Amino acid sequence: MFSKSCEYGLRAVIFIAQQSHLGHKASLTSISQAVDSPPAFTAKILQQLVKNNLIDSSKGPKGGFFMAPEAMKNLTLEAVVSVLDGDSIYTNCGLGLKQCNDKKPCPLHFKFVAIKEELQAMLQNTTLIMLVNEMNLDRFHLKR
Amino acid sequence: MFSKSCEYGLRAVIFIAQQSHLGHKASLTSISQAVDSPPAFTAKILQQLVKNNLIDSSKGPKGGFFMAPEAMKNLTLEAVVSVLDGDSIYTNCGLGLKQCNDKKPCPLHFKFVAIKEELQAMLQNTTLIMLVNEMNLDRFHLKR
DNA sequence: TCAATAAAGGACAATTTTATCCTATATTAA
DNA sequence: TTAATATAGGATAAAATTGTCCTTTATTGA
Repeated sequence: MFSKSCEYGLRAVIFIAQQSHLGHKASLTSISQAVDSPPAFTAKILQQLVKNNLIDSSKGPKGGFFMAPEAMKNLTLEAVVSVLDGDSIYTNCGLGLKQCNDKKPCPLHFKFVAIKEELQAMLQNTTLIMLVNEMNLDRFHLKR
Repeated sequence: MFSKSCEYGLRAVIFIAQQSHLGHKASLTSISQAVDSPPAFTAKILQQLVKNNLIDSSKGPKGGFFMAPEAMKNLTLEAVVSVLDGDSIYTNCGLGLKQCNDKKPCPLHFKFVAIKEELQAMLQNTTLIMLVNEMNLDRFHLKR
């Protein structure tokens, strides 16, 4: 469904949000341990998110990745997916055709559209702060 | 969403069903032209489908791939996806965790379950004969 | 029976995705 | 100001997926 990069990115962002909510910055090391992802690879992914202003970072001792409280309210999963995987999940044809749309559809086009719209809506309607609040119920995990 | 193999396989199967409905066998050449897929690669995919008895084939001149009318009524897209991609689309965690289930869920588990079940239901409820009949309205295409 | 046609399948090649390594640069605290 | 810590980013490497090539085997029709 998502690329590995996107999976790691989503897990990392959720962890960073958790930590930011507690007033902590998250170092690369702590992130890749918490979400069980390869550190160097995770670094690249986080760099992309920083460059696109989805999250913040600071260098040096006591540095790390973090999010401002406001950012957490506004940042959706959809934004993360969009940066890391583009919008191909929503727009690409389920059968892999390059030209597939309402005018010139593949046989499954309309069936897929419904499902993809639901996925997109779910990602758009889920903000990081929502997840952080739900996670306080802590039945949830991000690792393995 | 699906692997390339699965995309080609689905397109090929739909074309074979169309042709079988018209009483024709579909040669590898005709299939890969009709659905715009690499012939040798498509051959491998079709071999898998034959081996799993989703479609039939015959060798020699006038040979090719085909489906019995009954098979067409029973064969679902889900069966094709299952052979080519396994059930990972339905069962895998959206965040890539190996252990993610109702008991020990990732933060997005329940949101994803709903969407994946819908996808699975759609594939299970769509038989090849249904597609062939709809395709007679011929606004639909399988190529490019 | 022979030639042509077509699928079966093993070996291998290219491409894309995933992942690592290493150096540079910035920042903090002592 | 220096040592330690941490992100940034280029160059490579490994693994998985996608795709090709070539030989074998089966079947049909003349």
